[in-house]
Amino acid sequence: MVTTTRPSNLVPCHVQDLPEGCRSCPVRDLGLCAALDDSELAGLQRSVWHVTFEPGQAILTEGEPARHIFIVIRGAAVLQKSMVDGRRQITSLLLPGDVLGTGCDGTYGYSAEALVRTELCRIPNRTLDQLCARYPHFERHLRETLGHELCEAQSRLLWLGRKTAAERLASFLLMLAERAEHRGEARNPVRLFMTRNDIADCLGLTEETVSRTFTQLVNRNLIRLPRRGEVLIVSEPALRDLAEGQLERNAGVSRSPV
Amino acid sequence: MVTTTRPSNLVPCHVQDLPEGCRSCPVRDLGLCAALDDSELAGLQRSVWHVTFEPGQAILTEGEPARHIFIVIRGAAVLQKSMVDGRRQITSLLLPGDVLGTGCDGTYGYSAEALVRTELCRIPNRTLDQLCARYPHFERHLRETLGHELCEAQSRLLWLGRKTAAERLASFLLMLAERAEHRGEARNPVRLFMTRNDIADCLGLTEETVSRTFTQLVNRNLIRLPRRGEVLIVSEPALRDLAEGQLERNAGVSRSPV
DNA sequence: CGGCCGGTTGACAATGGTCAACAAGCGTGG
DNA sequence: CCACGCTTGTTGACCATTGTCAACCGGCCG
Repeated sequence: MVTTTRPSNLVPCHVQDLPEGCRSCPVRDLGLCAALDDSELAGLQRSVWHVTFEPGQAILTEGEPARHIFIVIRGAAVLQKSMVDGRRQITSLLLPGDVLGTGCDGTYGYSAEALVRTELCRIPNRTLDQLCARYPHFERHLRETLGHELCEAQSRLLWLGRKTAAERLASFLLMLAERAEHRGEARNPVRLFMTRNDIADCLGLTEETVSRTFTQLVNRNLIRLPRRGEVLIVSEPALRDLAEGQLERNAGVSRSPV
Repeated sequence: MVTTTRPSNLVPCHVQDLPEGCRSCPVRDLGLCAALDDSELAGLQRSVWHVTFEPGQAILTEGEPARHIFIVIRGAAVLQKSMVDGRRQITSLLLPGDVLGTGCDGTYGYSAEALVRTELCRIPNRTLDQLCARYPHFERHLRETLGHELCEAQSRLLWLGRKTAAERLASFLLMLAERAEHRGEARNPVRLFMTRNDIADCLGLTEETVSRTFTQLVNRNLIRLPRRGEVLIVSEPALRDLAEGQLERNAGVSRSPV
């Protein structure tokens, strides 16, 4: 059950001023900032920085004082909780447009780590408070975002508490497909962003079980694995049936029922 | 794995006007309302109702349009997600002062059910928005509450994804103790509020495993079960060690190590 | 070419699930 | 007051899913 933690990449994070205004930001219309118009964003620009993290680097650490929130601009990261003996649970996958850093009693309630080279927008909490006070629609949007995350976390509690390995993996793949579409990307060949080990830590399994379950889904002709880090969904309805527990548990390779 | 759902109690919910002002409310200083002073509360009073639910009754249902948020005043309730085949995961235990009903895209993202006779304060979302717009400190408090819940949900993801049955139960009991203290009640004889079946649906186990794990903790002299629905923690540090995975897994009844 | 990393597969073990019997409270009704 | 039945909780025997340990494969990079 103990999982080896990726060796922390020691490249220092690269901080740079915004090259152009927020208007040209790749996630301008995706996450929180979609709630603000260009003139409202203009004020934000002054107090915001872009930061870049290399794969494996910690973006923030559980227990640290929470001074900023971050918005993912490019790349991919995870939120995670760990135990002293190294057991790890990934609680969330962060992709462009997603927010992290919402605290808990003044400190971060989880750690965050970059999966690939990741660029984020760093917003001081003070600025966030000002935005909320000044623009009620922004505050509502933020509140809805938090509500959405809470709801997602609860779905994942159902995955971990009540679903089988195959159901969890199916749910995971469908989530990736839906999120890709939401970001305006192709829905079907799903990019994984993670190693088998990371997926295991996300689904509460071991990498061996994840690997076996992948081949099981391939044998049941629900998915294909065209290249490393990519999954082709053969039948999304069937995969959804599996994810929701509608398929008999032990349905192996399709076989004529004699 | 299928768990029988409690038969829905059909007693209609009882709606009544607030007998006295919010000032005499039992959770006046506990949850969200602690962020408002008496004069600010005065405006709230007009649009707020108290509602009571009987054990087993649904307070709100996943997918319903989200029109109100609720604050628990008396009693106990749970948030839960379910699958079509009846598998159920309790995602949160709600006690006096706790908030429920924070939506997700305009609908509730989970169901909520009363465990015992439960009285709640029902606040229309419109009123909530007005409060947030008018009182930035209230809005911040709400945001912190949501952040706290998110953080709690993530801890529970770690429970379900990476902890053994005994570690989960220990974590659960410690959470109950801490929350009792936070509400100003006795920390140690912990009240469970739930049946074994509910605890199982909370911890991603079966009621048999919960029962066995209880007796295992009793045999290891970590807890005692003085009466139904109550747990006496014998050694909180030892229980915490167990919860965090610091105790060797198979430590049975204490035995001199020869 | 060789080593390393990520992934796959096999054999076996163990944690927790399933099914079943039974015990202990508790409220109801004779 | 006791008997009965219902619900909740406990325990046992057995089983299945998943974890553990180990070997091995293939691609990539130095």
